[in-house]
Formats: sequence, structure tokens, C-alpha cells
Amino acid sequence: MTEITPQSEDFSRWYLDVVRRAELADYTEVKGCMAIRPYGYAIWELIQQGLDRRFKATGHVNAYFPLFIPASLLMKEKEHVAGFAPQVAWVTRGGDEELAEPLIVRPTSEVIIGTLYAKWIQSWRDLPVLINQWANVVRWEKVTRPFLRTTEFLWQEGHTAHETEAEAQEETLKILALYKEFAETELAMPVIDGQKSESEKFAGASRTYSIEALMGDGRALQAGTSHNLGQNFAKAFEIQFQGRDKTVQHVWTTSWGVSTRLFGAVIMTHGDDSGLILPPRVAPYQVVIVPIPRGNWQETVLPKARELQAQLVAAGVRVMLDDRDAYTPGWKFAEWEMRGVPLRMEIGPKDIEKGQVMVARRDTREKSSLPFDGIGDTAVRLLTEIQQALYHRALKFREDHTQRVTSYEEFKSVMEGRPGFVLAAWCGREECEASIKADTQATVRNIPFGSQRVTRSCVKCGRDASVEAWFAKSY
RNA sequence: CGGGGCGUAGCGCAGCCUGGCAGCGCAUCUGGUUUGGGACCAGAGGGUCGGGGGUUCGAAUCCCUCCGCCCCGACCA
Repeated sequence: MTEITPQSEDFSRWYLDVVRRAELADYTEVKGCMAIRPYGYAIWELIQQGLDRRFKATGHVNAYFPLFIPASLLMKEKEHVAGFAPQVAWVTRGGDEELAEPLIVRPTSEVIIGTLYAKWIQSWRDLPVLINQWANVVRWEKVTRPFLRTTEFLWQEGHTAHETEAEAQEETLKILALYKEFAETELAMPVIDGQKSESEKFAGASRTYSIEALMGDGRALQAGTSHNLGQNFAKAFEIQFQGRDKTVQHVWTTSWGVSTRLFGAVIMTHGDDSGLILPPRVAPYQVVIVPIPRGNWQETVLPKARELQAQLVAAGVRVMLDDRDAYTPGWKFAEWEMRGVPLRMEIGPKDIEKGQVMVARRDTREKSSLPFDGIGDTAVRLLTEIQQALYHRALKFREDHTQRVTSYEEFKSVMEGRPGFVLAAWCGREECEASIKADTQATVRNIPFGSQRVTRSCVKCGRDASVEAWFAKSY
């Protein structure tokens, strides 16, 4: 049995151990292309459901666009192609024929969708277009890591078109808020929202916004982005409509996405040295029942365990009854803890006699006997508690690793010591951003919305600071 | 893409230096006894030694080359 490397010894190795031991994903023959195993995929499906429900509730609909895109289309938006070209995979042959025009495998779908929107949109009455797609995309990455950065990954990409600049901006921020609410409610993961710096914004966007989470090793992870694309793509792809005032105008577009990377964020936000800890709302099994075999247990204990399972299912809880005879209870305890199941219920002859169930929490490891009667409600209440406890624990961790600094010396010493988020005044110039990165490895994660011109000077160069920004070492 | 480390059974590793029967632990399978924190006994199965090429009577071992994984850096919404 391979042990999981302790976080304190090597966080990165811990992460890779958890991914493999918990059977979330596995490597394949191609660099950066991982298989997502059933347990991992079940978690992804729950993430999808939570997001999809929210997209639909805000008026979005799903559609599907093709994997292959004519290379020439990518070239139409100047900044976009410059940003993505180094990461694009090409198809130059089909069967035994050289293609007249090479295809690219989508790294994102702005260009193909833009081409279609140009056909679909004629009038202001066709707007807004609010489409999302669930898809795989490919970006040729040099350094890959399961979930965090893979060559092929799963994500959703929303692509909307609007009549006015204000509407596009509203959509961009609405989705950012949706992502934040989702991360905090479903993933129990506190995030910082704000605007990306000029150097970190999406290739082709007017403005990019992000949510950023803090991982257990003190490094930040960009967990989702929402872009206001202005009229950049509308002009490149001639997406035009006739307005209320009879004039022909370009639409205003947005795009936004989150990927399987979110899953990596969940692992690194909540996990501990025993393995994964899943927030109940995205746990494929919220409760695992371990029957305690004694004597003729299949006829004494097992029926009671099934009854317990039925009560939990009736209460709307996702349950796994682990009735495998080949493993001992102790082995099952360790196994399901490693896989992050929020609650474990043990039921044996002693419990049955007393009308009780032994309940153990994954997050606190507290173990207590609770009455069998009403166990469904008890489980629901405990799961809610765990969901909140995980959020508050993560929030406290972030607060303990967040500070405002006023001098560069202070900035550097924070980054050398216990890293985390640093809020510092910044003049907004790429020059300072780059030299801060060179000195400390920290980059601008984003610029908070409340941030306004402050009287203090740039933490690096001392000039007037236009904003305060969140800095951190990042993935 | 640069520097470093690594690749031998599902996992972790020894063997390589100095060429000569492919091994160990865990896991797996069968049978039995067990089972409230990773059980025990007995037996069994499992290998293109990352791929290709070369040297040699003979290559896991030596040489060339390609691929993959990990770490650091560059790059990367």
C-alpha cells in the first residue's frame, strides 16, 4: 500500500499521491492527457450540475460547437492568435489525404462561435444571445499536472452577444459573481474576485475578471475567468445587427469559463494527510455505511445496514453501503477517509442492540453514537454542518495567510516566509509587475473591485499607486 | 524549451557500476479462519526490464535515439 506523502514534506507530491490513490485520474500514453476515473468523474458531474443549474437559471442555454476549426479563422483576431498560437494543436492530414487547409483543435471556441454568431444575428431583436457549451479543449502545455494544467481538459465556455457595452459588462460581472457564489456554496472554497492586470488578461479581451483561491501550500489558483470582449471579436468576425435606431452596429460579446481545474482546487483547498476531503455537495457518496461483521452478520447486521441505507436515501442523501466481505472494517475506514467521504456510519451488533449508529465526521474526525431513529434528518443536518465548517476552515486559512503590506521589504519577507495573498499598492505598470515577479515569484492575481486610487505609493517603484492589487505565488 | 532526477509485475523498490537463470515487499487470485481503526494461515497467478536501433556468442545491465513521469526555471487567460 503506497502511503500518501505528508503535505508538510512535499505538497506537490501529496497532491499527486491523492489524485492517484483516491482513483480520481490516471496518466495515459500521451503527455498531459489524463483519464478521469469514475470516482473523479462523478465529482466532476456534480460540479457540472451545480453550474449548469445556475447558468439555466440566469437565462443561458447549452449548445455544441465543433472540435476542429479552420486555422485561418484563428488568425482573424490579432491579439487572440498571438496569445494562443504557441499552444495550438494542428491537424494536417485526414486519412491519407493532406488537408487543403489545416485544422486546429480548439483551444477555446471564440472564433468558431463568432463566425456562427455573424450568421445568426441580424437584428437587435436577436439579442442577447446567451449560449454555453460543455466541451473538451486542447492547449499544448509544456508543464502539465493532473487537473491543474492538462493538454486536453473539460470545461464550460459561455459565449454571449449583447446590444450594448453596458449589457456585456453586466453579463461579465454577473457570471463572475455566479462563479464566486458557486465556489463558495458548493465547493466550500472562498475566492477573491477582481479584475486581471493588462498582462494577464485573456488574449483578445477588453477586460478579464477572475476568481482566485488560496491552496493549502499558500499558492493561489485561478479558478475561473470571465471576459468582456468588447467589440474585438465582433469586428474581426463581422457580427453585426441592425439596431433600434436603424443603424448597423457591431455586437458586444463576452466569454467565460471554468474547467476541471476547479476539481484540483477542491483537492488542494480541503485535503489533509489522510487524503481527500470532499465538501458534501460535491461528494459522490455523502455517507458510507460500514457494517461490522460479527458471526452470522449477513443475516443479522446487513439487513439493518440496508434499512439504514434506505432511510438515508429517502432523506435525499447519496449513500454507499460497503458490504464487501473481503475487507475488514478498519481497512474500509481508512479507504473511505482517503477518498474524502464526509460521513461514515458504522453499524454492528452493539449499535443495533442500543438502537444507535456510530457516526464519524471526515473533517473533524469526531466520532459519536447517534440514535437510529431520525438518522436521515441527522445526516442531512451533519452534512450541512460539514459543508459550512469546511468553508469556514478554508476562509480562516486564507485570512491567516493574507496581509496588507506597505513596503517592498515587507512584501519580500512575506513571500519568503509563509506565502499567501498580499494586498499592496501598485502603480499599474507592467514594469513593476515584472520586476516583482522576478524578485519574489509573486504575480498580480487580480485587482479587487473596491480598489480605488489610494494616497500611498507603489510598493515597488514608489510612484503614485493607481490601485491596490492582490499578489501571490500562483499555479 | 533549458538544468537536474527517474522509468524493472498493479504500487513501492533491489539488481545495472564489473554483461551470463528477472528478484523482494505490498497488492491480486483460490481455500479456510477472521472482522468495532489498514487481519491471519496455506497455496497460486502475474514481466516486450518505457519504445526503437546498435555493440556482443549473450544486454535489464554498455552505446545511440525517441517517449513518458517528477523537481527547478522560462513559458502559459
